[in-house]
Amino acid sequence: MQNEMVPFGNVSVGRVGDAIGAITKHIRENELMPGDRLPSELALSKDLKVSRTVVREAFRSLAAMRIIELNVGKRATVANIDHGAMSLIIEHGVHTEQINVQQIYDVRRTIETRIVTLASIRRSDAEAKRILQLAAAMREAMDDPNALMEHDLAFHTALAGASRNPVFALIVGAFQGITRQTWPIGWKSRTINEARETMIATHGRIASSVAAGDPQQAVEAMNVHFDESVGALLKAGLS
Amino acid sequence: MQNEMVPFGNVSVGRVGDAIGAITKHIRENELMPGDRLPSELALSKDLKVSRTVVREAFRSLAAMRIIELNVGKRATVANIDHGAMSLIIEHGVHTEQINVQQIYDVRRTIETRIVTLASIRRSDAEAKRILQLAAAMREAMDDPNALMEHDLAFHTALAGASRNPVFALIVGAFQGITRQTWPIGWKSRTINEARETMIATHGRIASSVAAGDPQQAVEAMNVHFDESVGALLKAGLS
DNA sequence: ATTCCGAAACCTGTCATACAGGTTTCGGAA
DNA sequence: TTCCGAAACCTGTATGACAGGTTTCGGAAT
Repeated sequence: MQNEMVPFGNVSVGRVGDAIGAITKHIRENELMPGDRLPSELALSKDLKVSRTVVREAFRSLAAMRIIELNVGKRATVANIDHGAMSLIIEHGVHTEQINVQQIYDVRRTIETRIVTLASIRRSDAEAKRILQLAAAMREAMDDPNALMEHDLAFHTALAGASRNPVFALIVGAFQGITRQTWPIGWKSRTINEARETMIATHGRIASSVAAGDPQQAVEAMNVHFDESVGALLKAGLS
Repeated sequence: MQNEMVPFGNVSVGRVGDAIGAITKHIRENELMPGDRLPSELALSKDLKVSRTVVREAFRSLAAMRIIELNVGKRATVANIDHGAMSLIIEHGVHTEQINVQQIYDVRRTIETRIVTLASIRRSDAEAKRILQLAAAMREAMDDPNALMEHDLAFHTALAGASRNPVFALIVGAFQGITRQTWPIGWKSRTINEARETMIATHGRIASSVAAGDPQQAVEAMNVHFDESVGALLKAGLS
């Protein structure tokens, strides 16, 4: 008694899976772009010859992956790509011990060193300005861990954006959820003030390197950042 | 009239979003692991004081992200992490022109050069054997593009597995869906037989480098591989 | 002819109920 | 103690209903 290999995983068995496929196909064949409206639930249920229940569950599935967007009263629309679902997937992996935090940091290091290389070359002046501002904002928020964390996240998001590759931005975003849960651990483990100062300074160095258009220095600073971060988490006993 | 910022995106507004949150919370607070069973729809609908409809739509959302698994007649269970949802998200991004194929190749190159470095160091003998076998299978399938493609995908999956970091494997898997759609384009653009031969040979070099435990050579071969692949796609006019 | 407005038509979110299968449980028979 | 079958439980799908929110469209006012 073995599982069949089917598209959409188990989701595909049954009418809901078929409906998901049909809706996806509809989007592609009509080349719908983000913002474009999908047929109503009733129309689809007639087309596919299934109940509105089935169409709704298919819509929910697609909405969970942020492939479409649901709005009460309005028609469903094609959605902009978004890291929300991926963030939840990663969090689930960590909470169920299928992924550990160190592994995430290794991936982040890999991705983000490439990001700063690209950002150093491609960043617009406005992006450089924003990155520098966020680094400065981190220093100013040294006494407010929550605000500091948000600036930190925004900093890495801004770098990813400056890489001009939405896939990098997507992946960085995917780690935001779990980072929000582990960041305070790393911060608390930096008991002496010097370690905290160093962390802020490293972000400053990354920012100025990117702003200066110096990829090598940016990569080096990013590596220092990750060495510090992983060290801080290890010190806190996070496997 | 601006959108509120809420967890789960638009999904969160309304009872279904609340239910998703409650179920997720239930999984975490009870430290449920993959395979563990969740409460029945009826039980949850009573707990949360919502209709079974709402619970079902919440279940579907979580199942779409492969956080849980649905089985007819059986209770829903906590799922193993899986790239299926991420694959669909990426495909959606490409089809809606929010991501282009070159951007994906840049990310893949970044990830996979790190993967071969790790794989060269960490691969077990069994993994090395399988990687070599897949490279050999590619050569044998030179006249059957479909089989060749599947061996190619399996090859990269095997490398990712040998990195011993499930997050790398997850990301590589996330690109499989779209790769299946673009791979034939690259293959067809390799019009002269020499280009095809070269591609196979490069995979062989990657495999033997990893098997030999030579990270530098593996990285170099992987870079050659991506240079070739991107070149082939550009030649085919893929932006 | 154009603009504006409100009612009608349409749509989504949620609930209740029903029923066809598939699965688990549990007590009694062997 | 083991095994089996019926009962209890569960999920998948369909139907009907109704409370709001949204879009459409025709007529009134300009």
